Amino acid sequence: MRLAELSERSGVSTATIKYYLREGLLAPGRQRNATTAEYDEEHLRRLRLVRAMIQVGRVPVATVREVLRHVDDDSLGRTIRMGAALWALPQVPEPDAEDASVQTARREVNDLLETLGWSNAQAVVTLSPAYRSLVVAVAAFRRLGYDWDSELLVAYAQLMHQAAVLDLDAVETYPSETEKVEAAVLGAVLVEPMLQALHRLAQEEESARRYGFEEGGGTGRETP
Amino acid sequence: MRLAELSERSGVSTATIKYYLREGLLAPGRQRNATTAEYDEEHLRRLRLVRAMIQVGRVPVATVREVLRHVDDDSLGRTIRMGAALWALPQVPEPDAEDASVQTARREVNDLLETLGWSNAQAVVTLSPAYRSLVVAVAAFRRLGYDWDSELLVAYAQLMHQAAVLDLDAVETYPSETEKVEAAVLGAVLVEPMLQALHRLAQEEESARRYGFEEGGGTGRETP
DNA sequence: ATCACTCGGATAGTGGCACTATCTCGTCTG
DNA sequence: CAGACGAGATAGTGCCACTATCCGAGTGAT
Repeated sequence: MRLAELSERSGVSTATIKYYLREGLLAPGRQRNATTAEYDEEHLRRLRLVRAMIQVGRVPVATVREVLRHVDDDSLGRTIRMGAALWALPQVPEPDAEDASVQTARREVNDLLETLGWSNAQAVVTLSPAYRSLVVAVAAFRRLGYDWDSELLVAYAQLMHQAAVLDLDAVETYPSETEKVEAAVLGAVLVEPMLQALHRLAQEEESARRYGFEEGGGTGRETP
Repeated sequence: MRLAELSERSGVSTATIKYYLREGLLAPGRQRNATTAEYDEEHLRRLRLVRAMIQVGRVPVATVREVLRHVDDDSLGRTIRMGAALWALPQVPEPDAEDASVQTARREVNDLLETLGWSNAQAVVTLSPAYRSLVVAVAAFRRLGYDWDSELLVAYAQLMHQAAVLDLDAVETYPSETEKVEAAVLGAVLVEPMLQALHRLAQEEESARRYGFEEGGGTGRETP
C-alpha cells in the first residue's frame, strides 16, 4: 500500500506519518521508484503501536524511538530486551538527592522492597526508573505532610504484583519473541492508563457506595 | 512570609510562583502595602499541592486551576466536591465515536460494569472521564489486535477496586472536609503514579523470578 | 503524447504550554 | 538619602508534536 492508504487505514494524517518516518519511529517503505514507496501490514501494525504509545500512553516521541530500538534488537535475549524496552520509559524527572523528603522516601521504599522480598534484585532495582518514580511519588506525599503507615504501601505493592502476574501470564500467550516483547511494552504503556481509569471508576463506585449521592448526584456543572 | 521566603521554603522559583498567582492556582497574599505581600503556611501548603499535581501527576496548569476551584468550593457537599474535583482531571482526548474498535470497546466496558455490579451508577458512570479513558485504552488494544478474555479486565478491575478501598479508608482518617477532598484528589493524582511505579517494579520482579537474568542482567547500556 | 493529478521528500512554520527574563516603580534599611 | 530589594506587568524562550507549503518526478485517462 502507499502512504495515502497507510494514512487512511490507520487514521493518521500523511503529514504525521512523514514526521514519524523522519523521526525514525517507522521504517521507510520499499521504494518502488523515485516517487512511490510501498508499505505493508507490518508498517500499519507498527504505526498503530506508535500511535497507542503516544496518544494513550503519552510517551514522548523520542522515547518511543528508544523503546522501539530495543523491541527490534533481536541480538538480545527476551528478558533483557523486555527490560531494556521498559527501562527506556522513564517519564519522571530525577529527584534531587539533596532533599530531605527524598532521602526519607528512599529509605521507606528500600524497607518496602525488603518487606516484600523483592530485594531479589536490590542492586538492580534501585537503578530502575520505576524505583525513581516511586521515590518521587512517596517524597511528594511526605512533603505534603500526608503520613500513612507503611502497611498501606505494602498493600498497594501486593495489589500491583497481582496485576503484574496477570500481565505476564497474558504475555506468555503470544508465540513469537518480538510479539512477547511488544506485549510487555504494551503492558506498561496501555495497561497502566487502563488501570488508572479502573482506579478512578472504582473510586467513584466505592465513594457512591459509602456516601451515596448527597444531593442529586450528576452535578450537571461544566457546559463545555 | 514574603514571596522570597515562600519560594525558598517550597523550592519553587519566585518567577514560577508569580506565574501561578497570575494563573489563579494560588490565592494572592495579604497585601501589606504597595510593594509587599504576606503569605502564610496555607499558601505554602497549597503551593506544594500544586507542584505535586503538576510535577508528579503531570496535570496541566489549567486543569489544576479547575480542580482547585472545586476543592475550595465549600458550597457543595463532600461527595460532590470530591466527584467534581476528580472529574476535572480528564487527561484523555475524546475518542471518535465513529471508530468501530471504540464501539466494541464501549460495549465491552459496559459488560464489565454490569459484571462487577457497578451499574449502580450506570447512567452517571458512562459520563465520567474515567469511563472514557478506559474505553480509549481498551479500543487501542483491540485496534492492535491483542485479544484477551474478559476475565482479565474483570480481574484488573477487582484489584483496582481493592486499591480504591484502601484510598478511601485513608481519606477517612483526615478530620476536615477540605482535607478529605484534598486527600481524595491526591489519591487520584499521586497514588496513581505510585501504583504505576509499583506495577513496573512488580513486573521487573516477577519477570526476574520467572526467567532469571538470562545473561548478566543489569544491561549496563545507555550512558547518558 | 499530453496534461491534470498525485506521490513522496524536504523545509520551514504553527500552536500550546510551562515557565523565565526584564523593566519599572515603590518602599524599606542603614 | 542612596542603594538594595520586593512585587506587578509584559514580553520572550524552549520544547514538542505536529502541519503547511513547495517542488520535481511519475501516472492515467484521453
